[in-house]
Amino acid sequence: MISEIQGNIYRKFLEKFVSFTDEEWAIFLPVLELKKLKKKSFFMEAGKVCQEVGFILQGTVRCYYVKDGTEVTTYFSFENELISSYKSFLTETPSITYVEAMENTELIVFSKKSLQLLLEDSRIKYKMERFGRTVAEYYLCCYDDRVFSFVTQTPEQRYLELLSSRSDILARIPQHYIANYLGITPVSLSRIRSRIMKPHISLLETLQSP
Amino acid sequence: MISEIQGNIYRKFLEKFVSFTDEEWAIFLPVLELKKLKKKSFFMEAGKVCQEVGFILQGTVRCYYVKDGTEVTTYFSFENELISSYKSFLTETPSITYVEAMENTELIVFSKKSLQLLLEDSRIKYKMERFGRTVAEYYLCCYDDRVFSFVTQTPEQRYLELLSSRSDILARIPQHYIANYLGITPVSLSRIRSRIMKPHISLLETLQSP
DNA sequence: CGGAAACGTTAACAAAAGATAATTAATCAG
DNA sequence: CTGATTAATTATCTTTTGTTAACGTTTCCG
Repeated sequence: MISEIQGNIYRKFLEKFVSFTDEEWAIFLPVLELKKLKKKSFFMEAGKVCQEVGFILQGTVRCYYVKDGTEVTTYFSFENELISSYKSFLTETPSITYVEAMENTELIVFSKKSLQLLLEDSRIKYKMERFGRTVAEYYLCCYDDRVFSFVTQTPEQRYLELLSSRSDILARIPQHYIANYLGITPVSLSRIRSRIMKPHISLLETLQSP
Repeated sequence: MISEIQGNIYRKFLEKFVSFTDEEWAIFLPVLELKKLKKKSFFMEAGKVCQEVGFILQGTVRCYYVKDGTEVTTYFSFENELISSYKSFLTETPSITYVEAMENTELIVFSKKSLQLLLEDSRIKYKMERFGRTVAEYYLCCYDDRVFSFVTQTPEQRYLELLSSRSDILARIPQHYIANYLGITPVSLSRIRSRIMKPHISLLETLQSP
């Protein structure tokens, strides 16, 4: 059960994708649940089939994959963003990624079961299809950008672009996770950063030299 | 106007995503058009807004981006696959990629305008939403895999995986396009290939040596 | 508060990738 | 068929990245 305030935040967010009428919202709202995750607890674990899509009211979440015993972070999400192990959720196959709260996190979740019920509820099925379509299209475009950056840019260029487009991410996320996200090692990202800084320092030195 | 045979091929393909009733198909079919592309001609050019989604009846198509005057291939598609500049099509923004026929290609196209009309046609709108949703979900999963491979694998591992999962691609596509697709240079791919081959050769040498 | 763990930086070396160019192989068009 | 493009390989050199390890810093937790 979620509060009216929480529901309204979610409803406003969903406007980006689809508008629910009051009647539709009255059907949709009751299937939503509030979920609280303590820092470092899981929204989703590898090997399980993801049954939910979450909407982050508060907190930060990261997706990662365990490769040879070490974690490789693939994504992060913040307040007012959806989170899921999409492929697992959509295809009902075991997830290969973990989804973990990086801080105490509050989510509105809506389950696969609820989605399936609503997709068969004649009062709202059309709107749910549209909802699913627009959300999937949105994430498709996000993925498209990301693939494009891997194919056409160097790690340094990807970092600079992240720096200019999502400095909020850089500010809140440990650097070694960023490195994973960019497809490089933490050591390499550290070098990229010092490479980028160098020109500024030498400029300062020039100004200071006699 | 497309033939019944062509329409049935498309209809069967679309079953992967959604089943049309005969009545629905009777509405859908007339909006489809046949398009023939000569080798090296464009399905889509950078700078334009993509107005169509194509289904390849015959031929091969590649997506590429022009960076500093050179082409960088990002994707290819074959018979029985959909093709579009998805982000441009979905967001109605200018495409940054070209989509070009690699051989003489025959497509069934369906236009944004037709889609919009059918999305407002009460007889079929529900099915069209579902169609859009399932197609977007499908491609979302494809992109998810591709991003995952960039984050967690080396170029060599990506090549080996492509080799085992899509050898049809490797057989039909010039190698320097494959290199682009993997996010590396053609020279680098050539080295990866020789690296992979080496062990076999030295095995042969071992067998031949006295 | 203090020890342990986690982070970011730096260094040293090995491995791989990019850039360029030369050579060979394959393909295409006349 | 053949000359001309285009593609793929190989070589050389430079740059970047990966790997491992050391070091100082910060953060966390008992």
